Amino acid sequence: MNKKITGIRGMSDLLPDETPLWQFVEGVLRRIAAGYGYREFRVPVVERSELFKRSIGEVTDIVEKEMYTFEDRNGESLTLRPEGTAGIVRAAIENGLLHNQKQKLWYTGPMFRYEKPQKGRYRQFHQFDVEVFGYDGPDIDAELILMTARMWQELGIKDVELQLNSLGTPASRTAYRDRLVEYFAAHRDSLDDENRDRLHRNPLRLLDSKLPEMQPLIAAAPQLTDSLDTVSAEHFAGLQELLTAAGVVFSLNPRLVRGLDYYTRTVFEWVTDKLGAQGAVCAGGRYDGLVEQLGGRPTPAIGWAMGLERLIEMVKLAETPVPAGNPDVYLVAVGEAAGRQALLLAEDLRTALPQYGIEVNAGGGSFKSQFKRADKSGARLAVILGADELANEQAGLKNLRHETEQQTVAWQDLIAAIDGELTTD
RNA sequence: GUGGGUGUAGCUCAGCUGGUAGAGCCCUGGAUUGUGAUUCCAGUCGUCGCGGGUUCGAGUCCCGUCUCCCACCCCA
Repeated sequence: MNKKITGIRGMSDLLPDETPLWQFVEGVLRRIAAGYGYREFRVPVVERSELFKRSIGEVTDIVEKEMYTFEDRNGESLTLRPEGTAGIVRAAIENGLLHNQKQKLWYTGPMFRYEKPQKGRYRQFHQFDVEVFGYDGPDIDAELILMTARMWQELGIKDVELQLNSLGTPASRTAYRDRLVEYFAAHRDSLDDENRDRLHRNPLRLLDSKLPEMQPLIAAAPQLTDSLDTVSAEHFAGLQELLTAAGVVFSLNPRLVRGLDYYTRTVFEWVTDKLGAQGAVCAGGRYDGLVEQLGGRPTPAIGWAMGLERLIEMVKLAETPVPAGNPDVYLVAVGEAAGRQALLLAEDLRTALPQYGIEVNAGGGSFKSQFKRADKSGARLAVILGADELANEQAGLKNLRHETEQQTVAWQDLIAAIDGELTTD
């Protein structure tokens, strides 16, 4: 035997036993997004490296040490997308979707970050994202959050909590940044090397530090909310009012700053304590300056992203019932002639009853072994074809989930009999 | 990148102080000459993560390396 080739670290295979759960979750998200009037957008997983540097920010961890960046055969620097927003903004500008238009969009797919794998954190992971362009008021901020709340409800997820903050405009954010640098610089001695480094590179991130000895310092730091400009403050108040009216419970977290540079004004996170150290299940916010920064006209924008792996874990914990994806009918056919006939019969059944899944036994086997497979397939009904049935142009019909007596049905009556049995079931 | 744990059959795991591997599940066949999910019987499945070292002898001890898990960091 040759040496095994293994998969890539942090990139997992999704086995057939797990895909029904994924399909269920993705289906709920798609349906709800479409129901709110959002349309799907699909863009490539590879973009020019420059795109992410300019949008996410040069000094963020993502850009500095987590990107899968490589040169293609032309010597161009390309990067596997570490997040989705940048590519969507690029493509929306490039295709004219933002030219005197508003857009409500969603998309889903794999993202790539070179991190050390951990619970809820992988090198290839999947997101479901929503992005909105051209809406300035807090009503759309509220709608985005209401949409996520509905998603939790339909997925059966309970242990999540909404945290809100406002980062203000770029100008008020810069003003706050300066105050913060001043404050922490005065306490320089109590910072470790890493945080001292951050002080100049990305001071807002200091507020996120989990170091226990940092906590008193952070608690006493100037609050971003106090530096907020009036327009942002009004917007933020408007959002809170709408959420309260809609019955959405939230808490204000003045230290919620987000790790990507492009966020402005509203930011929010749905967090949980059920997933180990990775608490954010869904996060997002406004990025009013990004479109312009990437070469488009000034356009207000807001979006959020859900981590599907984390979402799936939450759905598992909630034990939400998931449709199994079994066939409804399993054709048992013993003998070569019966096997041939079963294949044809099954095609007729599929044409007449497209709403049902119909699996035909393949690979032969005794009645006993074929019934075992029928049971394992999860089918509710077995259609039986042996030499006797073949000779009489009949089939046996057995309900595998109830103790009812097996029927014998003529081929021309089979469609009606199966339909009857499955609908009364 | 740093730290802790881990790796034995397809899966879940046992294997005491070194003497060339075992259980349950799964799968296959049978008990029942054409009927599953229960029961009973039988059978298949392993370069013991990989490489090196110590030893007469290594799944077991030592070193290296990789995987997976968890935490730091960071984030969805």
